Amino acid sequence: MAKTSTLNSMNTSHEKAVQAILYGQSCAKRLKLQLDHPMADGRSVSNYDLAKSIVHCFSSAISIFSDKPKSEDNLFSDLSSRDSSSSSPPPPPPLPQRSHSKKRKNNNTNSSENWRHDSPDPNYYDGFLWRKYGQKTIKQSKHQRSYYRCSYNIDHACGARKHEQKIKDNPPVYRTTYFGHHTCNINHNQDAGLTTVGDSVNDLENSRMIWFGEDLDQEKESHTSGLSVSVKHEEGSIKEETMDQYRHRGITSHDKDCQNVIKENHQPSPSGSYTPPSSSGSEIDMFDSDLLVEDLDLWDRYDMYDFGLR
DNA sequence: CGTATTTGACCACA
DNA sequence: TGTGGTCAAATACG
Repeated sequence: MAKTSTLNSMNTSHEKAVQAILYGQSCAKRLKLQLDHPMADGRSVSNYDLAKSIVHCFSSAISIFSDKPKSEDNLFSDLSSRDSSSSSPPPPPPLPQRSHSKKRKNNNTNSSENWRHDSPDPNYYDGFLWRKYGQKTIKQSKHQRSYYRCSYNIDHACGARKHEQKIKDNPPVYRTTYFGHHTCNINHNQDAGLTTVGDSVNDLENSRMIWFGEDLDQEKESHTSGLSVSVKHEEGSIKEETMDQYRHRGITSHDKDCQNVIKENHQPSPSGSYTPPSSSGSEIDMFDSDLLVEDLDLWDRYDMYDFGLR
């Protein structure tokens, strides 16, 4: 429906993929330059953000090149209420979980189901700490659904919740559906620079990072059947890698104080100043640094590949 | 021993 | 009335 009209207003998929790759290349070159000259001034973007952007650009390109239209695997199911709406009011805060009764919330309404994320990794780290409060066998699915709420549910009266359910066996795909929003204002992503989904309140920018510039209407047409598992798998491995970095730094997702540790270990910059260990610069070396995009306007130009780095 | 997870029961909604 | 969401006691874990 809106697919064609949206596509008309955008470049073709091929062009978008090319743009993604080119932009990733630019980021890689920029990263190389920054690594070559770590003491140079004028670094508006951290190395890690650059690396993150590179990964997503290529993931985006792969996704575009994949045979299926991008499904909601790494996107949100209810984008219309969130899309580009700095003007639209944030969703109303969820009701406190601790009502006197076991009242069921209206989770089935589109307005309360904020977004979903599919991942091949059941331990997918989205930057927030969650506490499991239930597990249920779902009639429609052979897999059980796990219920989580924000670990700061009590401390900060945070009403964010999520459901996690395995929706596909081979390859495994785990769908996480998020409800409500974080009022705890604790998003480890900001410090970790993780390429994950974020708070539904003030992480609209974060959420953009996995839109990949695809038209959103297209998302609504394709559903769970069209998972770009290969792409997601790559992302999952990357996230695991990122988590390993945390673990190496003595931070685990189960550490309730980890956000404090992170904040202490990192600069307060939202984009994060943490530079991951450069495992190998070999790939970067293939780029010619004289092609490096110095003009930051290009970042704006490729804003659709902005994954929440700014 | 404190905290997180599990699990059966309870409850509301369709 | 069936299903799914939540509670809270029991259990597991570090």
